[in-house]
Amino acid sequence: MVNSLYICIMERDLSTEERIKEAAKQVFIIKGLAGARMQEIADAANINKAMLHYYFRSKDQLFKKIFDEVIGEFAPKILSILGEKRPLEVKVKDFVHQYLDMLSKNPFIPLFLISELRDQPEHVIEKVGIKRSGALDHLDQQLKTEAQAGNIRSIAPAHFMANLISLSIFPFLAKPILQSMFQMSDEDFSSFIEERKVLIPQLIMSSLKP
Amino acid sequence: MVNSLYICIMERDLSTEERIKEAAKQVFIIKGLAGARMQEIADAANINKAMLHYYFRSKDQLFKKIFDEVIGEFAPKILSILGEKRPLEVKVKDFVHQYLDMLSKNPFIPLFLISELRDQPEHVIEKVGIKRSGALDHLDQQLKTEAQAGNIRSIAPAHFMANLISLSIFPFLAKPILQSMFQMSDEDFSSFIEERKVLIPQLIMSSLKP
DNA sequence: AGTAATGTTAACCATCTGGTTAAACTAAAT
DNA sequence: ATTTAGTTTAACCAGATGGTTAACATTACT
Repeated sequence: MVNSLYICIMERDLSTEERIKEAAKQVFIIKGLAGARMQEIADAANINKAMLHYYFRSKDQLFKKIFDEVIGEFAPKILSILGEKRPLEVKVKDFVHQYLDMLSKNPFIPLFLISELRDQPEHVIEKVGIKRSGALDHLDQQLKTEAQAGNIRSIAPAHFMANLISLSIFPFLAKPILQSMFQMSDEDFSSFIEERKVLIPQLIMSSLKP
Repeated sequence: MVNSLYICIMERDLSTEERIKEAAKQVFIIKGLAGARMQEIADAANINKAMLHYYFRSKDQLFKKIFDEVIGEFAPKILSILGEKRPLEVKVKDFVHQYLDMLSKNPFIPLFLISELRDQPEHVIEKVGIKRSGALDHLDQQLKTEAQAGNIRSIAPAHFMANLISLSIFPFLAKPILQSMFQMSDEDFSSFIEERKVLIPQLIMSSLKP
């Protein structure tokens, strides 16, 4: 049976390989590697199941391709903004703003990445590890010099990053819990995220005041 | 084949039902519902696979039992501390301290809960929703009166909670990424968490300064 | 002791699932 | 038109998986 959730997006003008990748991305992101079924992906792509194996030898290889693609367009965006040579406060605001926007459009990505982190940590480490090198050097330097100049309190880059990312990503992971805890509708949650675009930079910057 | 990871914990003096639950908890927490195999749970509990179905009719029912138990001993701990009638700063410190301790001992719990949130949101909503009612009333009141008294900046309880929980939980979810990003060993990560016990309350409280 | 209820085991089953195969279709190249 | 390479399909397969059954063992009850 064709799953009506997916086919709507499966435009016919895409190449078969592209259709498979789009379908696989949707299914994997929502169900995870273990939970996804090849048949479901085939249905979503509106093709025969054998085609999956024709284009991507195995489920694992298909998943790896999707995973790499997703992480490949996700991780760099995190780091590029913070690596730029602009004032700290501007970068923080920009980061939070862009990041929350992206997450609003792709709310399942964080869980997807983190879930598979559980089973394939080496794989992710390898992927993210490469991207990191150098990208944060300027931030490290910036935090150090600003602290030495007495403009901000001294903070380890790891904590700075952990705070920023935690505050931005986690609400999306815990969305259902937050919604139930504070009786938010989906619209309420959107407003909640909008508020956080202002709130998180305030929080981060105020904590850096010397 | 018996999985050597699990059996060490399966003491013989536990009742069969308890052994199953302990084993299932371990396997489910690490592999998730879809990734866990009944045979693996049986091996970990050192019993016949049929016993699983004798004590808990199906995989889903077994999972539900485990899930409810885990969430049942996890969620209340979050809320009880913050619901107490003590000064805000004391509660925040206490919460972060106890929470990070618990997470250090059970680092897989957050991913477990959040992963299955994806497939069974209603179930969690129901579970958490009940616990919530009333538990946070005092905190709501406290945030409001303190703000009116001019002691703290005004903040919505949802944001306050989101900040606190995000900062505490997320680093455990992203542990492998953080470790790779900042080249932390496991010991480094433990120190990192220890530092956060001080850092998070500072961060939260400094952001509340009027 | 005898019997009923409960606990345990091994063998079995239906279905699902990832993956394969060989034949058929298509379209470009000769 | 024939060949050739790439693409698509339907049927099939072996192993895994959740779940069942019926016989056997143990404990509790009378």
